[in-house]
Amino acid sequence: MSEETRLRIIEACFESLREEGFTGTTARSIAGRGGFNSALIFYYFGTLDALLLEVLDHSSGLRMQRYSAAVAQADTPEELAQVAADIYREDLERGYITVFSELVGASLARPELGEEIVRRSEPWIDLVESAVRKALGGSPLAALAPPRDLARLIITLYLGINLFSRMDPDGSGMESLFGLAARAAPLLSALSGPEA
Amino acid sequence: MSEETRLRIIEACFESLREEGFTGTTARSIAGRGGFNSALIFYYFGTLDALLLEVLDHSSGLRMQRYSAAVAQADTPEELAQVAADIYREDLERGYITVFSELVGASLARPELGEEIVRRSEPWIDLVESAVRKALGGSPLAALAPPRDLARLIITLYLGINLFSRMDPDGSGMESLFGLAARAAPLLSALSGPEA
Amino acid sequence: MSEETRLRIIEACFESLREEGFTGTTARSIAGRGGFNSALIFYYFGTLDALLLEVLDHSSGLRMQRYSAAVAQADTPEELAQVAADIYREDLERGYITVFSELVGASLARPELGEEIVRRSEPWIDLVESAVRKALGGSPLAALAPPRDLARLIITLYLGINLFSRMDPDGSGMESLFGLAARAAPLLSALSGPEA
Amino acid sequence: MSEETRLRIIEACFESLREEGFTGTTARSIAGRGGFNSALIFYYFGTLDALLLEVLDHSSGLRMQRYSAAVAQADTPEELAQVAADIYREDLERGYITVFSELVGASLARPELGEEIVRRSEPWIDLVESAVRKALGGSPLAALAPPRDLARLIITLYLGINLFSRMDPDGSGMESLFGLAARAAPLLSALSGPEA
DNA sequence: TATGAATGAGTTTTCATTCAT
DNA sequence: GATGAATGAAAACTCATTCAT
Repeated sequence: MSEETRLRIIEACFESLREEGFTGTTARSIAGRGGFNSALIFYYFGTLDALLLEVLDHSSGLRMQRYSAAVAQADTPEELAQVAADIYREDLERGYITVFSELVGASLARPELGEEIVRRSEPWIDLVESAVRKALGGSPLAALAPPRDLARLIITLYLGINLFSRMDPDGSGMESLFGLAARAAPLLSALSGPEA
Repeated sequence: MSEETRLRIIEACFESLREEGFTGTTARSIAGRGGFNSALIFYYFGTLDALLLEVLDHSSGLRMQRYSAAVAQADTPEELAQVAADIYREDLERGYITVFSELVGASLARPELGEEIVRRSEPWIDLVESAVRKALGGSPLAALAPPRDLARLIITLYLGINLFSRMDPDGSGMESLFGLAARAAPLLSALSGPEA
Repeated sequence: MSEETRLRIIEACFESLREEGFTGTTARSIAGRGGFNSALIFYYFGTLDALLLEVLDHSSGLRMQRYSAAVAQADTPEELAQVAADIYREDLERGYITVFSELVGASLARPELGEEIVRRSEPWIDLVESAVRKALGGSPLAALAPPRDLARLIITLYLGINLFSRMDPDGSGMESLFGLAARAAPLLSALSGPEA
Repeated sequence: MSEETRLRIIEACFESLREEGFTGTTARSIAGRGGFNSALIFYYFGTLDALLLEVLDHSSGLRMQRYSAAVAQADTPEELAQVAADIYREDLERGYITVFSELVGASLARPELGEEIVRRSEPWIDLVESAVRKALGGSPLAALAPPRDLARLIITLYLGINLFSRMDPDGSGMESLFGLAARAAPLLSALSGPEA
């Protein structure tokens, strides 16, 4: 099994998920995109579901690294908001959000897949929670909105954004969302008190 | 064409979308649920896609009425937050959210469907915008966060919630989100000044 | 579901089993033989395995009737041997033996199928046993060779004949087997004593 | 071409035939069992069919030696019956019967294979015929039942036993067949006259 | 000598859709 | 108005076989 081919298949599948959605992602669509025989998918991954999970792991791994580093470097709420907006935008553009939420969306149709996807989503909630905790610092907001809950809110938004973006083809709506976040951050900062 | 039969088909399709998702919603699954022959679907609606849009129109119409009335009656941000939470919960329970976002999610795979769905979503953004406008009143927040943008944010959350709920099978995460909203409302209220 | 089409499919499957064996019996081979679309098989029977069992039931039913009547009418061992030879020959010619033993043979490859086939074979052992009992009457042979065991011997032969016949394309070997049986019967008759 | 590897492949194929039947015997199943790459099969034997014939030749050769020697040593019908029963049991246990009749059974589906199998079966009929001739000696039975015919009968039984054993999972039926043979032998012996 | 990679043709099965009645 | 029968196209997956190394 050449690692190169593995990657080629994973990438072709990613592209198919991004551009044709879960329902449109068939062995044939993947193979067509990657320029290989569709039997190759089964030779490498056994099942389409298995490939789908590998795609998730692959992109999750890449993004998790990026996120963790960025979160570690950002210190003030403003910086965090900026970092979040940057990565959101990048993820949306490259299709990570689409692919992730296509897979989450697929869990209704394929319960076995769903279970695995849930398991793979846990670390993301953890990561966001720690970022939130950092952003809130000693702010009184932390009492009002427990970081774990805010983390859920943010993940929900992240998932919603993909769907929303389809209802907003020119992206202008999206930009206004980021603008909103940018303007909200200093407010948080102020609430967190002088030393934050 | 009996209107009664039309409705029977629409309702069977709604149930199928809710319980089996977009991928699991086939002519056969719909017919099975409704206890009629699957050819009936094509006799009444021509294509499956057309039926899906009718389902959307039907439930959209019902919910729009409910929302509009509720929004009209609520005056303070607290009341609006309460109303929003109530309807969210009701929609989630009855599956309106699921069905709506299954259809939005499917639009990637079926572009023709997608276009129609976008068109049908516009009035929702309008409705939410007017609710937001009402909630913010003369509050300084309105300057910070234009109501149209907040409306988009809320729609995004609405869409995200369906996906999120699949990653949160016992619903505990959902409840914490509503709690968060309930605690945030009075804050808004306060910010809006004494007269709001 | 038209009964006529059901039969057409069953018969096409029977022919395919007879002429191409279990391994050669695919949805396509059946449909080709019957002149219908292969999806029709699944429309009527759901699975190929289910069709296979229907084929077995169908031909088993037909043959069981024929056998039972013939056994009931035959009284002496000579007559029974004659009846057995006649039916054997007919079964072999029409392919009943082939189809039955193809299906029995398939049970290694498809255990679930195998179980059902075993269940459907029981009545045959019973029928043969009762014929043997009748043939032996009070003969001392009955003590030497319990009827149930002889029944098994005969079923084994029945199953073996199909395989053997493939190693004996011109059928001359088969005829010699029947001749042997014909000559053995009077011997049995004599052993059974004057009154049998 | 190392003879050792040839044997390894042949044995892996034999095992696969025995345990998974003809249909379950694929290049992959053979390679998996033998712990080698499936391309090796084609490197050594060209086609899967060719390997199957080699398997037949190999096990036929081994068994033929064993049978010939055993038949040569046995003198009375009782001894021959004992020898036959012993070898039957051994063959059944080790799977020779299964493999042989799986291959014979497959000949319907693959005519080219079938022809070769027939050719390879001839010597078996000869061997059994000579054993029968020896057992009958000058007995009057020999006139009634020509040894060549009895040989065919016995081969038919041998082939049938494999199928029958699938309908008799606990093997109790098989044992009763052997018991029957054991009790029949002395009878033959008696019929053959005092000097046999 | 041996193998990992790759594939075309084939398998069972599902599905939206049509059509005669 | 309603349906049972039928089908072509496509789904996931398997398999014998080839080929470069």
